[in-house]
Amino acid sequence: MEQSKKSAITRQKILDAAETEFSKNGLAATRVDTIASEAGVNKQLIYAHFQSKENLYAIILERVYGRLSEYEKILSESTFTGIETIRMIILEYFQFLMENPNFVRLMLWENLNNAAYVNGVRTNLFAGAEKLLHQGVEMGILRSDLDIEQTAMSLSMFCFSAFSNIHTISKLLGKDL
Amino acid sequence: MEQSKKSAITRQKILDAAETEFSKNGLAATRVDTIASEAGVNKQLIYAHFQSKENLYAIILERVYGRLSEYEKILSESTFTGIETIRMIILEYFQFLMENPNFVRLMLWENLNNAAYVNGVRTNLFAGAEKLLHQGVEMGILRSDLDIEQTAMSLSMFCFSAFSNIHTISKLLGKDL
DNA sequence: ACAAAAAGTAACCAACCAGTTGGTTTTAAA
DNA sequence: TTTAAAACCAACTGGTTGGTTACTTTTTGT
Repeated sequence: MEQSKKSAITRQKILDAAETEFSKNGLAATRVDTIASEAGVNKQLIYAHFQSKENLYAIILERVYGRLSEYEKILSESTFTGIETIRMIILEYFQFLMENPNFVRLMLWENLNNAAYVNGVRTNLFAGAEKLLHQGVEMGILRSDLDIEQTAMSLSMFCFSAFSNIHTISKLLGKDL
Repeated sequence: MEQSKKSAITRQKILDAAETEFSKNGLAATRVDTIASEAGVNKQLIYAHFQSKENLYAIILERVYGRLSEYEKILSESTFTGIETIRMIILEYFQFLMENPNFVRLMLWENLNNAAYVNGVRTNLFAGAEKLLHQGVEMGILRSDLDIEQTAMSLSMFCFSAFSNIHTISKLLGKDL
């Protein structure tokens, strides 16, 4: 195999292993040696490709947050046609969160670290949701005194929270969710 | 001052510093030396009093989770008198979470660590909420087909989520919440 | 006053870990 | 086939960290 292709594969293996490890343990508790051995790659290659652990972490964050863009596209391309539109965007968001557990965990880690590395990552997630709600109000289907920003945030928080605290809640309840 | 009292004060200083540090950084990233210097106490005293970092962490968890008991008491001593009862228990829970940021953060850390140390900590938080919802249904004020367990969980999750992801959400929105 | 016990401390240790070094092997072009 | 560049690797380094040890000081019962 040619070098550049091999190198790209190595890079990919490192990224995959790093995503798993950072999601599992967070930045502080993740070991570079573990990423290396999980990726089946020498540790030095991690530094050759990504300079530092923190830089690798930042790249992983961008990569995982970037997966939102597909969902954002759905939002921005939708038009409000009735209450079923709200149901649809919630369902889509639920599905996104279910299919991307690493996104949920990395967001939680980031939150506990005061979102230190989220800088630079931007989304038009809320913009899309707010646009749809706006249309709903103008069509007279949603209440005119609706606080759109509040509602968009509540919706997103509610979906997210369904995935974010399953462990503690299930332990506290003594039930398996 | 007598020994036992001095010792008790030292113990307290360690516990206070440990709670701050563990809430701030989680178990893995918290340094025993930092706890010691924050408490103004020699590191060895931490080991004399608490044997190990992990044991100290478990004790802090119990201590902080234990603060829920006052809120649980409010729930268990309440009787459903109408929709304002629901409003009251939500308000009380909000207030509890607002006054106990360490509780929120420790719960989040625990969740990300698969709630490894919550074992043994039990609450009758949900039992209390479910009791009240039950009364509401029997009084005919709440819908009879209400899924009580679901509702109790949704309520608690919603309150909790308002406090749990402020950092990431505010960064993603570009707004200060 | 005095001995035993408990409180407190500084210096140390072994394990760990992010990052480096100095080198060998593989690839691609001339 | 030679050569330069890139891929790859084992071993090391320097700083950190959880935990220990050997010692001094303070308190308490007699």
